[in-house]
Amino acid sequence: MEYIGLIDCNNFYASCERLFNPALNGKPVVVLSNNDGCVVARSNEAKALGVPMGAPVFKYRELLQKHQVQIFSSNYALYGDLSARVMKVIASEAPSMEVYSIDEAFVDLSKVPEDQIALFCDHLRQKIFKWVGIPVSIGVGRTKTLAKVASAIAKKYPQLNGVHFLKNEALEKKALQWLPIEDVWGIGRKLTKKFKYYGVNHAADLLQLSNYTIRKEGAIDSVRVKEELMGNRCYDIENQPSQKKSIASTRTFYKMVTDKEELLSRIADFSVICGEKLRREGTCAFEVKVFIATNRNRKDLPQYYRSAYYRFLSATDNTMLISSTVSTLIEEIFVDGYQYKKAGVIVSNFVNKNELQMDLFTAGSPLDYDALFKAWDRLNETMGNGTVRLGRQRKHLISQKMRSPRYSTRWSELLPIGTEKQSE
DNA sequence: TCTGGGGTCCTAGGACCC
DNA sequence: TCTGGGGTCCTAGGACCC
Repeated sequence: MEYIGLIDCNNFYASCERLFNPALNGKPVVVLSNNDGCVVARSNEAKALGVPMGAPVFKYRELLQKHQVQIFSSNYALYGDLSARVMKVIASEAPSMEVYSIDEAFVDLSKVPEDQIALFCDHLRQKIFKWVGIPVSIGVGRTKTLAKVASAIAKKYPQLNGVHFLKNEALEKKALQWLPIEDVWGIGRKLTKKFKYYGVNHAADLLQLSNYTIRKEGAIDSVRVKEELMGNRCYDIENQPSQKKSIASTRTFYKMVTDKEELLSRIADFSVICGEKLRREGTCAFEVKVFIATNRNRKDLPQYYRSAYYRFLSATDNTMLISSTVSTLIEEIFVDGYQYKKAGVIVSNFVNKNELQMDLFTAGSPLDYDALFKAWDRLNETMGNGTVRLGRQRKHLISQKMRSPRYSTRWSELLPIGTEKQSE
């Protein structure tokens, strides 16, 4: 039998904050989204207080204060760096792996003898904790979906010491009878509702539903989920990262925007970010799309959403071209009088930069700009973001009042240690 | 007053072709 | 005046993930 393991960092962002600030151990910790708008990560203690994932901060302020929950703005420089370290340790033990998200990785365990899998997982878990300091859970099963099930159990029951191995049918069966249908990987809110109508309350119940019924409910993906739960592999480990199909930069604004010029300047930021991401990936885009939207949660205000896109004759990673195209599109879709809350730029339809086809009609090939953007990217990298920027961009304040220091990626923010007293 | 951001895949329906 | 049927491609929107 061949097995797949899922390594999953426990409460990843909260654990990252704790790593550099051990005083937080045992205390409830939450990490907030971009504008400090809602909760995106919670320590076990915070979960126990009943703070849900995605909770809007303003609705939970009282609860957070009452229990002295430690609140942090998100610090992606720190989380990204620690994630890379965790992945490196995993790769050192399990060369055939797939980085699935910032805090999860699948590993191929087909080369590990079955009777040593539990030992292997235990060793890996300890090594990650010792080398990086992040606690993880590991689930093992015959498929990715079963590995996910196992890791949910490993997290739930501390007496398992962070590892659960579905090594026989009896354990699989027990696991599927235990796992609520809404916690199955690939079954979200809408599908849960549909399946519950058929009396499906746990993962095991899904196996009783015919493929015909599942399809009839328009849930072709769930047929695969069911197969995977039965031990039939539908998803393999993807060893190399696949090429991205789209790159986006979108934001919810701290305050609603009514002025077109202000909106244009905000959106210029997004175009610039997309350009930088494209160049980092070594790819060029044929298509750019922009959208603007009002606040959906404000039922009392008039609503508006529109998007527009443009297809280039030849693919590009030129920030200026993307930005001016986007500005033209905004002129088409902007309507005065609405309070805009969210906007974004999305580029797609990529070709590798070294496979670019030149077209005869556009003046200047993308390669003509190479030197300019190399300098642009280098300056921003070494001297700080925004050192080089478009005239249209302004300095925008994003609310991040409670961000911890970037301990591991900025010299100036290193954690001071030592026996001498810090001078003022 | 304050409700994340960045992705993927699937489907229905329109446009278009012969 | 009559006004088919089958196919493909594309896009918007929905559902899901972390």
